[in-house]
Formats: sequence, C-alpha cells, structure tokens
Amino acid sequence: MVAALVGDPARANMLTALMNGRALTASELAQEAGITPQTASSHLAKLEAGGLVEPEKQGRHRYYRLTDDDVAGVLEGLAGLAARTGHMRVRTGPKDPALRRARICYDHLAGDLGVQMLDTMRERNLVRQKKQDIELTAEGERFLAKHLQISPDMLSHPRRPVCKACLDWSERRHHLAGTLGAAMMQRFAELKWAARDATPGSRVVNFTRTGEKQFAALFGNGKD
Amino acid sequence: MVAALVGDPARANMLTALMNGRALTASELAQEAGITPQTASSHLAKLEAGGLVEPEKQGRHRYYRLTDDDVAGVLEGLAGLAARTGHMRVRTGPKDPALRRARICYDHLAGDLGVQMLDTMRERNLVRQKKQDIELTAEGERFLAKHLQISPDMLSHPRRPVCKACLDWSERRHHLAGTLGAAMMQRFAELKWAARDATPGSRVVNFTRTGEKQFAALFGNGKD
DNA sequence: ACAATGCTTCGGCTACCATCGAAGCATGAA
DNA sequence: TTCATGCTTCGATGGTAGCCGAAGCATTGT
Repeated sequence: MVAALVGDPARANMLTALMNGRALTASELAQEAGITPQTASSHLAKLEAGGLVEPEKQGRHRYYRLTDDDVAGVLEGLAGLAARTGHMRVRTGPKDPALRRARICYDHLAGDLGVQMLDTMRERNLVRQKKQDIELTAEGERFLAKHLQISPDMLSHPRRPVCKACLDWSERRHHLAGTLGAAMMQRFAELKWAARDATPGSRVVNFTRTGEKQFAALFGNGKD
Repeated sequence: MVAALVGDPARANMLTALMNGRALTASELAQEAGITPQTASSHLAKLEAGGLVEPEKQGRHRYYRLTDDDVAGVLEGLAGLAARTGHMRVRTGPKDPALRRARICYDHLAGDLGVQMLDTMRERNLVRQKKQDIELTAEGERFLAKHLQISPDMLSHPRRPVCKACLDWSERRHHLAGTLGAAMMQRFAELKWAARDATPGSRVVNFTRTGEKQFAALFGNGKD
C-alpha cells in the first residue's frame, strides 16, 4: 500500500524534501531525514518499488526525484488533510532543514541540536536554570572535564557570563550561550565532531557521522 | 501523520469500505477489515482523531462515515497511485436484495422503500428535517389524515418522539422512525399493502401488488 | 595500481504497534 | 429490575519494520 510508504516519518521527510521538484542524492536525503545512508538506502528502495520516486544514476551518485506531478499532488493532498487537524507544524524560522538542525549563533551551537543539548544538560542536573540565568553544577563540571576536557578556569571571563540562556530562532526555546556554550562548540570542532559549512556566509553546522553519534551519546534525547 | 493512518492494512480496508459515502457501524467495519471489534475500536479512535472519519451515534450502534469529500478525494488519489504499481484492491458486493428493498427496523419501514418514503415526504414539505430531528408540518398532517387515516393525537407518546431520523442499514441514508414511522408501517399492514415475511426471524417486508402501486402513488420517486 | 567516495546488502537488535482476551460501560429489550 | 447487544478500555503478547554496524560493490580520482 502506497500510504504506508508515506506514513513512515523518515520517508515522509525525504518526500517532503523532494517536493520542490529537484532531485537529491541518497546521502542528501539521508541527512534530510536524519538517518544513516544505509537506512536511507532501504527506504529509497521501497519508495522506488512503490513508484513514488525514480532514480537517475550519475557517476557514483544516485539522484532521486518524485516520479511525476501526480505523486506530488497526492502528497499535497495528504499535507492538506494533516493541516486541518493541526498536526502540521507551523513554519517558524528558517525553512532550510540543515539550518534548523544545527547552526552557529554568534559563537555557540543553535538549532534543534543546541536546544536538545541544553534540555539534556538541565535534565541531568549538569546545569540549573532560572529564567535566563544558568549556573553550572558540580556534577556539570565533572561531566565537562571527563567528556569534553573543559575545565572551569578556561571559562572565566571579565565581562561575559559562563552560562546564559539564548532564545533559539527556529525552535523558540532556549539553547546554551555564554563562555561555556562557546567553549563546547569550539571543542566539537576540535574533535572533528562538527564544522561550519564551507559555503561562505553560511551559518550551517555540519556534524560528521561519528560526531553526531558522540553528540547523541552525550546529549541525545532518543528522538533522533 | 495522516498517511500513517491510511497505511495500516486494517484501517485501509475500513476506509475503502467507506468510500461509497455511506456510513458503517464499528462492528461492520471490523468484519470488513477482518479484525475483532476491540481492535477496530482502537483503529476507529485513531481515524477519528486524525479527522478522517466522524461518528454518528444511533442507539447502541456507532456509525462511521468519511469526514468529507476531501478525505475521499485523497483516498482516491492514493488508490490511483497504488493502481499504477499493480496492487489494486477488490470491493466486496452487497447482499440479500429483498432485505435491502424493504424490511422492518424495530417497528418501522426501512430499506430502499423506507429511505425513498422519507425522501419524498421531505421533498413535498410533509416533514422538515434538521440532522436527526424531524418535525411534521401542517401539510404533512393533512396528508396523513387524508391518505392514511392517521391523526396527530394517535402519535403522542410520553417517551418517544413522533418523528426521528434513523440511519438505514442498507442504504446508509435516513429513513423515518418514531411513533409516526411505526404508525405508518402498521397502517401499511392493516391496508394489506405489505406484511412481514413469514420466515421466523426474518425482517423482510413483502409488498403486495396493489400495495406497491398505492405506495408508489404516494411516495414514489418515478425510478421504479 | 591504490585510495576515497557513494551507495548497497547483510545480520542482529530494538521499539513500536497491531492484535486479541477479558472486563467495563452504555443502550435497549424483556 | 435483569439480560443481551454493541462498543470501548485495559493489559499482555507477538510480529514486523526501522535502524545501525560491518562489510561488499561500484565509480572516480590520483
């Protein structure tokens, strides 16, 4: 059944990413859906078998596009039904998924992952938050020293707080700023977990595969 | 996500069964999908939450129908996509013709003729209907007195309404219930226009030749 | 030739969800 | 009232499908 194909969240994300009519590679679609290439491969095979997408081989890439406008039309219709029940998410902030997921806010991590990180830190008592004021706990200091080799004396600054809550543009929730936020982002880059996108002017932060895994191990919420 | 709702085979079968625009009871939908009532109940709750179907309570039955034509349209579209890959579903046909044409529903006339009767009464302003509530007009009272010797005072009952819309089992449209519906059916029997089938337990109503003619003269829609 | 990249296949794990039995309500009938 | 019917809720189970790690092809670049 075709609907079952569209029903899976990962596949739905892929299809949505293809709704603009352009073709995307398997890897791009994997990133779009937030899954590994091998999982994406499995999904794409099913979508192809279901006649929803068709591949075009080009070198060592495989570009996928929606089969035709009929498919796009049905997807539109489904989105319309979803919108009526309020099950559709409201578009806030940037539309670029990569930008929504992880980006640079001044010098610290923002986007879904940034919000997720602070959420988890709060949940595990690594920090305590009162409104916009955040303070690092003793437990948090041990955590940072152990997993990220960050010591408290690296964070002191004459005019800047160690921790600060920063309202996230796309998520409309807080992520972590301050010298700690900056230090952690810097550490992620040094560990090759993540790097700013090469495109000039882009604020997108790309996580490596291992980086994403390591990050999820420390701050994951199980929803990815 | 809406597509996930349609994606499940059991739910898909239910929705397909509702595609003709008629309403079905929860039990019938369960049988249609080949699952137990409790499983069907769970599915129907989800479909309702997703805005795909809406219920109508009638006695101890719960009739479900597709919310509107948009839903049907999207389902059509999905079926269209499915058809291209070769997997098409088959639709099971109806059943006993005599039962569908005329039968007893509690104590009043149901089936094709029952629906047809209410249709004509509504069309000729003998009754006015708002959803499930039906009221007899002055014109209707004159009509009943003249042609069926039924006077309004025969119809009053402490706990039962004079007119009530009852969802027809086979036609899935409303026919006339209440004390008036019962009185009319009784009158048909007294006039030897129709009689319940002799078979024990059968709900079939057999019309005589003259009865059929007389009935058609009063309530016919010209399609017979 | 070798290495790097992109994608796929295979195997095992896990989580979710459809499913059903049993019991609980609600409505209508006797 | 009591009983029967229709439907729902609860709890437990099992099958399935998504997911990833590791390894295998395929293509391109050096």
